[in-house]
Amino acid sequence: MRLIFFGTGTFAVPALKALAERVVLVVTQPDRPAGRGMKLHPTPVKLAALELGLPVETPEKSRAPEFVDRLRNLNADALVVASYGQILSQAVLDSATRGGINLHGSILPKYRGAAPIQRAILAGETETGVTLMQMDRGMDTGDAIDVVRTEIGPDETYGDLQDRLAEVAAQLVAKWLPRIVVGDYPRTPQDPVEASVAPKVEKEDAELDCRNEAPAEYRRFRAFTPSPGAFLRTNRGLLKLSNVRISHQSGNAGAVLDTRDGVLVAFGSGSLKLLEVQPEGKRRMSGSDFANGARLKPGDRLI
RNA sequence: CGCGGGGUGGAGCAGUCUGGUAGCUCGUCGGGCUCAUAACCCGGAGGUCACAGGUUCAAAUCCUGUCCCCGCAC
Repeated sequence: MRLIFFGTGTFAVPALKALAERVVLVVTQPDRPAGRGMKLHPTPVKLAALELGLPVETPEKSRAPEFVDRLRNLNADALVVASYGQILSQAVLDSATRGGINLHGSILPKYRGAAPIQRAILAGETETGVTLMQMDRGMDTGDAIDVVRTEIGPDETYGDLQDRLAEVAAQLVAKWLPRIVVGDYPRTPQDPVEASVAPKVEKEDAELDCRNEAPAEYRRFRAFTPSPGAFLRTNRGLLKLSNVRISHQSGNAGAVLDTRDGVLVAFGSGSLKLLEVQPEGKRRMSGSDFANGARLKPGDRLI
């Protein structure tokens, strides 16, 4: 079995590790300047590939003809694709005998697109899953091969859930590949009527609004933790939220209700207890440390 | 050299502009009050003010360099 692995994000890493022995080439996005100082940063998949001692290529455009030739010459049985971040052209898909096999973090056809896990949490879904599918030219529109469903915990964050789904995905693809390479596997077309799209996450999606109801904003917190990072605009500056719990106590939106074991902030209905926060320019700290330094008392306004 | 904030008892901060007594909240230790308490009162311990050099009668504070932490943008 000869596989070419296309992936970029952490969601793809467990699958890569599970298949490593069969992978003849890892394709990931080029290193990009990022972070403070704009230094070049390799993708999580590239780091994992180097650790596994696998050859890595980082084409700017995977559809470039010379790269497609290179893929063809590898005579792969299949391309395994997970959170790669580039559209694969038909020519790329056709470069392997069984084409592209994709792992997607939702129960397709729901939440097609860039951010299925985050959008499912934000929408308050209680169930999600991983779909293994045969790629076609559309965005996550190919035939489903298999689906594994799982519950979303009431307090589960995007980070938690992604880690879990990534493991599920790794097992799922490892289980099916032997049948896929010999062409013996089911293909169920998606029902386009049920389809929905999960757009890419923007930074402003992660801003909590204390005028909204606490349960909705708690979902927002979970959907965007740890990345890009939920935050509140407070009268002490931007406050990144690392750990938050929901509470039924209520009061005027934006007011501090309690500071004993975290900062309890009133929302439109209910409240959120900020257990761990990170003020702009500061290190991450407990809610009570923040209250101490910011001299917050019950009754004060935070927003 | 992308922009910016910061390093002060164990924790989070003020004090730095306008050099001259080490401050606040929390924790900790001891005592007191209370039926009781994450409550309240009293008292104590604990800091070479990141590091190095310089200016000065005098530096947390002004100047120079170094190390470390973080936010934004990407």
